[in-house]
This record gives sequence, structure tokens and C-alpha cells, in this order.
Amino acid sequence: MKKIVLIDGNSILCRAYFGISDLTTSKGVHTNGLKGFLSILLKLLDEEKPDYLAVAFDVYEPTFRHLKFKEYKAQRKPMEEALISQFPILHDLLRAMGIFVMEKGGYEADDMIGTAATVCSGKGIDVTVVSGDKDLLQLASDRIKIRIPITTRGTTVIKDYNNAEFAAEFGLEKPEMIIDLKALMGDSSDNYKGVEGIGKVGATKLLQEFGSLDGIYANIDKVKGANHDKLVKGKEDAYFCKWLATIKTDCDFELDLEKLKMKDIFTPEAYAMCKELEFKSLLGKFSAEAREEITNSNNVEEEVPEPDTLIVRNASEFAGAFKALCGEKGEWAGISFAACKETDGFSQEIVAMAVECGTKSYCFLTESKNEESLLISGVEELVNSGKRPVFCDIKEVSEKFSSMKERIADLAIACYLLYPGKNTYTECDIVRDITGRALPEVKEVFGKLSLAEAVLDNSITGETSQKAAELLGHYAHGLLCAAPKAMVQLKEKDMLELFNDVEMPLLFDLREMETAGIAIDRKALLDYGSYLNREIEKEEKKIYETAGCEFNINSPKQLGEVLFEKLKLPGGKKTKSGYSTAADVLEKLRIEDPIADMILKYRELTKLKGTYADGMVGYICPDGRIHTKFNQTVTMTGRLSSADPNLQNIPIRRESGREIRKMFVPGEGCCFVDADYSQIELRLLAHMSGDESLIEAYSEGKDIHRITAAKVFGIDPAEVTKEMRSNAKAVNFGIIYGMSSFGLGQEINVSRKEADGYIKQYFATYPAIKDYLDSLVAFAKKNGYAITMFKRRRPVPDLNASNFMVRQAGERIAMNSPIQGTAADIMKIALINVNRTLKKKALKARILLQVHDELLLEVPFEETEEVKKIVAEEMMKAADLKVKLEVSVASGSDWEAAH
DNA sequence: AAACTCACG
DNA sequence: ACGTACGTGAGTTTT
Repeated sequence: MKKIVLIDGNSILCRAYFGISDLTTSKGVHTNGLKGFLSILLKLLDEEKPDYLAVAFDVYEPTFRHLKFKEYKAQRKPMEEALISQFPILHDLLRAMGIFVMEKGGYEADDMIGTAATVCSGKGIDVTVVSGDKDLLQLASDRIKIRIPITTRGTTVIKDYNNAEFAAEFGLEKPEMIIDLKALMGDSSDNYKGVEGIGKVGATKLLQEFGSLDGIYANIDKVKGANHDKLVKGKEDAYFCKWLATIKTDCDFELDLEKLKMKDIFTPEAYAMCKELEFKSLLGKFSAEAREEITNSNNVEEEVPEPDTLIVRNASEFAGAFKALCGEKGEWAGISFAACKETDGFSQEIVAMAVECGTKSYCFLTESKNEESLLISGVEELVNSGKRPVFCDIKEVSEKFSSMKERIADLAIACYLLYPGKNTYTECDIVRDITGRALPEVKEVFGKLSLAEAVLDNSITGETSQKAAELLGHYAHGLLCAAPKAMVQLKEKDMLELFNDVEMPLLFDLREMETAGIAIDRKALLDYGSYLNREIEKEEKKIYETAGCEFNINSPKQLGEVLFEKLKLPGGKKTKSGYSTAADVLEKLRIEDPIADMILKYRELTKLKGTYADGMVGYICPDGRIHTKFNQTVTMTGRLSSADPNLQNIPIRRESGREIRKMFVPGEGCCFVDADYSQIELRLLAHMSGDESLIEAYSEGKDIHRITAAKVFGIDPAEVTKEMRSNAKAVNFGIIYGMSSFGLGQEINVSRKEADGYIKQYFATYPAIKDYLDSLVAFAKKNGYAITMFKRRRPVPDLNASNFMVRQAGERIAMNSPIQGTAADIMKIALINVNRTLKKKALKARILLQVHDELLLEVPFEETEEVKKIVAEEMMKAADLKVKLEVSVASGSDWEAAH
């Protein structure tokens, strides 16, 4: 049996466009709709594996049904430019993929699909029609399946309809009855009203009784009550809408199935377009041949001619090469390198390094540790001759270059400041974003091999390492070209200080923290792990008994079935693939069934064991310490992130979890000093909004949540109850998050309306805050980005989006980012200054961790008091605000005790 | 690879 | 009628 897929191009592109938040290439081409379209297309092809494929588009002509309806044109909003611009690109992309595009002047996509579907099903071909429009459902039959993708939260689920499924959803017998349904109820998205006063429910009832529109009017006397008059009055509209909604199945065009035959869509042309559109995740799907053809035909114009990279394998020639580089003109030395992991688990060894200055380019390949140090001193020489080395992502080897840290620029970080929110900051990304030049990714050239592995490849021909050296040369060249441009862009955006005085120095401090690592009590961890194991087994047994069956509690799918089907507990669908079993749902089920508590307990225990007890053990290095990575180019707001393992989410809120925290311990002869900002974000809100009453509350050292509660509830601070205070606290948090009444209500378990009252009261109490938050949204709307006190920017998408949800999300981002981001800036400054002071005073204390508003240090006992003072002071004076930045400092013999 | 859940600020 | 707090990373299951 042959199979054909017919796609309604207009409708799917529009759906994708409105379903996915704005996305542009580095050149500003909008691609969100295209991306969504492609992901739907690929998913479909994967599922359907059709023999034939066509995508239909409208070609607008005045003969179109909907245009004949006068109001259509008048009331329908014009399509946005960002959407319109994606149509021609989609056409090109489909052609590049060898996919047949169906379009013919005077025909709507609907009608061509209707016709093609009818013709094909007549020929005994299975038909799948894909559209975002439910009108198409009228075509459904046993041989014609309609699939409607629904994009929510950036992801797409495809809903299928054949005869039976249609009946189940609409309560109507035959799919073609949707025409009459629409005739009666109208279609708001296409802006026609049908019979006034009759909606979905009424229309369905009428059709169930009379079978069709004709049936209703033939028996109009049998219709009683208000509906009778409505129907009589709206008869003309109804038949007009019926005509509008009816899809033609007899268009006059030839369907040449030969042209619709599926071929390989991953062509070289498609590869070129995907690359241009920066659909990186897609590139991997193309074969090597498809990629090859295009890289060869890819000749970009060069501003600076790229010198050939000379490969230097002989250590005795290293010095001469560096000397030659020193003699070149220009401020910058572009440097790319390949490094491989050492056995200690956190160091790296540089095995190859390409350096380009002016017109000379060398790639040094090392054979021993000794040669690595020759490279470092070579770079030092370059710096001494006045050059500034420019790297991409130097942090993990930065300690090797610490003698010249003031001169180094890391373009990965520059690029992060200029374009935060990108997934990666590889040489290729940076060079493309800053200079527009395309370079191949390591992955594209070497596949699974890392760059260092390619360098070290010792096959007889040496071809692989040769290739790696050349690639490094290209990267060094790209960095050299990009460096001055990046600096200009930073200057234009007033971020040079942030770059030079905060982010660049910080990188070296972060590396010191990573290198220091933190000691953990391995035995205690293992003991706790086995204790947890016993508890988990107990809880597991109880759950199986209560449920009356054994199942995988970790599987939300199975758990959902047990809770909501077997045990019939109340709770509807919440996620797209079934029931939600998240903590807040289970929380509400506690009164219904004790199993909810058991599952919560089980989750708590397994989380502790899996992620923390067992999880941490796997990260302990030979030195007995855990060396996390502090990522500096990940978050949208300017915060750091921690990974491998994440030490910024070690439990603290619950007693059982605090046990884990107790196992983080100081090294020999040391204690921990822990310092954290108290309510830094709220204090920043007070400062940045300039709200007098909030500033005053802080300067008088008052309990801010209590004060807020008193003001919001209009009572004396002394009368504030525990519950009122905790609700006010939630309001204060909500403000920082750009709160909605729904979200607040959810959080503190009151109705949306009640929450709305709190918010109104809050803003009445602190009017300057309302004005300030509005001004943040206005700023972002005007400029397209949010900004922190220290000039860090974050693009804010979609403040003009037509989709209400998307727009609201944008507003929350506009309000939250300056606050969260400024707090992050201040902590970074504090961290740098603390470390600087420790070194100046030749103290042995070391910073180990940063947890957003907290610093954890390992301090020799004798330094404790001095370090406590230094940390508190440096943190407090990291920024000069209208309110004092309060810092609480403590010391202790484990992390829990010190906090 | 994506979805879900949950740990932290 | 929609379906919601801001910012992360990791482990498990499902596709």
C-alpha cells in the first residue's frame, strides 16, 4: 500500500510561527516558523515514511472564498512582517530539499489538498493530510487521516483524526458534518460568525438531532425556543458560511505523482540553507557527501588574507616561530588550542596551539609536557612584545596563562556579553556572529573525535593531525579577525568595563575555585546512601501494598495510571502526554489517599540517593575533592551556573537533605566561612526603583516581609500573623519574578482574585515600584533588551508578540532580568574583590563555591576572624546603593554549620 | 532527544 | 479561551 502526505504549508508555517517564540539568525533573519515547520516535517516523515509528499500553499487571488467575505479583509489583522518574510524562505528550502510545492494561481491550499486527497484515495493510496486548521477535518475518512499538530510551550504534539476519532471528539457522526457545524457556529479565527447566538454546544445538539444544515431548515418548525428565531434570522449567514467552510475536492489540475515521489531531503542545497539559517542541530542529519560539496563551493570573501598555517612539530623550532610572530604588526595574537584531560580529573594539557599574528600563522604540535611550557613562554614573549592574546574559552587552562591575565581577551565571554542566550560559544559561533564568516565545527570535520584526539591521532599518514592543525589555524585566524570587531561592539554597547573589569578577571578566579575543589566525607556519603536505600525499599513496599500492584514508581506514566485510573483519585490531565504527578498535584491528593504522602517520601529519598549521595561519590577526584565547573557563558541573566556536578543546588530546605550538606567539609587545619547577601534582590528593587518607603524600611533594619504584610493588610506590624507574613513574603518574591495574579495565587493557595487584590494593594503601598517595573517593560519594548546596573544586556523577545502568553512572558523577563542580573553583577564584583584582597594580604584562605548570593571559603583556623571581616566588607561594598547591602557571615566545620 | 520531576538561589 | 511566576542542572523514563 502506497502512502502520501499532504501538508498545508500556510497553516503549518503560521502555527509554528505563533507557537514558537521569536528566533533570528545572527543576521536578523526570522526563523522561528521555519524551525517549527521543519521539526514537524521531520517528525512526520519519520512516523509516516510516505512514498509521496507535497506541500500546498495559497497563492492569493481575489477569487478566494474568504476574501469575498467583506469583513474578512477589514477585520483580520495584517500578517506580521516577521511571518511574511518566512514564506519565500520556506519555498526555497522545500525546493532545496526536493519536495514538491503545490501552488496554483486561484486555488487555496485547502482546495488543492482536498482534491489531491480525493484523487489519491480513489487510486487506493493512503492519505495523510497535515494542517493546523480543523476545517480540513471534513476530508477525513477511513483512507484519509487528518493530523493536526498543536504546538504548546515550544513543543509539538500531533493529534490524529480519522472517522472514529472525529466522532469521539465532536460527537458528530461523519467528519463532513464539520462543515455544517462551522456554518452554524462560525469560526473566530477566520472571522466569520455563522448564526449569531449559536455556539459549539448548540450547533452540535442541532446537528445531532437533524443530521445536517439542510435537515435543520427542512424541519425548522420543530426547533423550539430562542434557537428557532436565531436560525431563521441567520439562515443566509449560515449558508454563506457553509460555502466558506466547504473545501473543494474537484479542482482542475493535473496531479503528477512522479513529481511527488519522496527522495532524500538531506541534499547539499538543503545543507547550505540550513547552515545559512543556523539550524545547527539539523546539520548533523546530513551525510558527509552532502556537507562536502558545499564546504568546497563555499568561498567567502576575505578581509584579511588568511596566511597558510605552518605546522611546527619540532620543539627546537618553537622559539624561532614565536620570534617571527612577535615581529608582526597588529595588536592581537589569535590563539586556538586543543587540550586533553589529565588523570587528576580537572587539569588539562595543551597538545596543540595555533597562533596567528599579522601575516604569519603557526600551529605548534607538542610531544611532551616540557613542550607545553615552551608554548606558554612563547605566548608570554608575544605579550612582552606588546601583543594581546585572544582566545576562545580559555578558563580550563587559564592557570597556565595567569602571568599575563590582564592582557588576555576571551572572545567566548565577549560573545556571551554581546549575544547572551546562545547554546554554545565555539570558535565557529563567535567568528560567524562577529565577522559573518563561516568555519566548520570540530564535529563536522572529525565526527566523534575531539580536537585533541584528532591532534594526537598517530596513524602512519598523519593526515588527521595535519587536518586538526589546519583547523586550529583557521580558528586562530578567525579569532584574530573577530577580536577588534568584538571590542568595538562591546564599546558601542558600553560593556567594555563589564568585560575588562568583571568578566575577564572573574574567569581566572573561577578557575582557582574549580581547581581548589571542595572536600567531601566519602564514607559518610556512602553510609547515608545505604541508609537511604533501606528507607526506599520500605517506602516502595508500602506503596505497592497500598496500590495493590507493583509498578515503576519512577515512571510518571505508570504512576499516573495507578493513581488516576486504578485508584481513581481526582486530578485531570496536566501534561501533554498524560497525567501530571508533580509534587503540587500529589500535595493536593494527601487528603484523598495516604499513598500520596508515600510517593512524596519515596521521591524525596530517591532524589537524595540518586542525585546527591550516589551522584556526588562519582565526582570525587583522586585528591578526595569535588571539582565542579563554574560556567560563565550559560545564563541569560548574568548569573554563573555550576555543573559536573552542580554544587549550586545542594539540598538545604529539608532536614533529610541537610545531611548531605553536612558532608561537605573543610580541608585539614581549616574551617568554612560562609557569607551570604540578605535579600539582595529586594534591596536592589528598593534602590533601583527609588521607592522611599521600601528604602526607609531597609535603612531602619526592619523585617521587610512583616512591614509589607502590615501595609498590604492595613494593620499594625505587631498584629501581623505568621500566615500574613508568609503571604507577604510570597508577594515580595512575586514582584521580583514579574508576578501574575495566577502565579501568586497558585503559590500561596488563594484564589486568583484574592491574589490580584494583594498585588493591587502592594502597588498602592509602593507606587514607585509599580512605576519602576512599568518603566522596565517600556525600556525593553523600546530597545529590545533589558539592562542591569552594570550595563549587562539581555535580549527580551516578543514584547510585541501577538500571542498573549508569549508577550506576558516577555514582560516578566523584562522585569526580572535587571534585578536578577544586577545581583549577579554585584556578586561577581564581590568575588573578584574578595579574592584580590585575600591575595594582597597573602592569606591562605580560598574561595571554593559561589551559590548566587553566597560565597563559601576554606580558611585556615588562624585566619578565620580576619577572613570573615574581609569577606563581609568586600561583599558589602561591591556596590554603593541607597540601601545597605547586608551580609551574614558565619564559620563552621561543615557547610551546613557554616551557613 | 525530549519530557518529567525536583534540587537550589 | 488560552495557561502562567524568574534563573539554573541532573537523573530517570519514554520516544
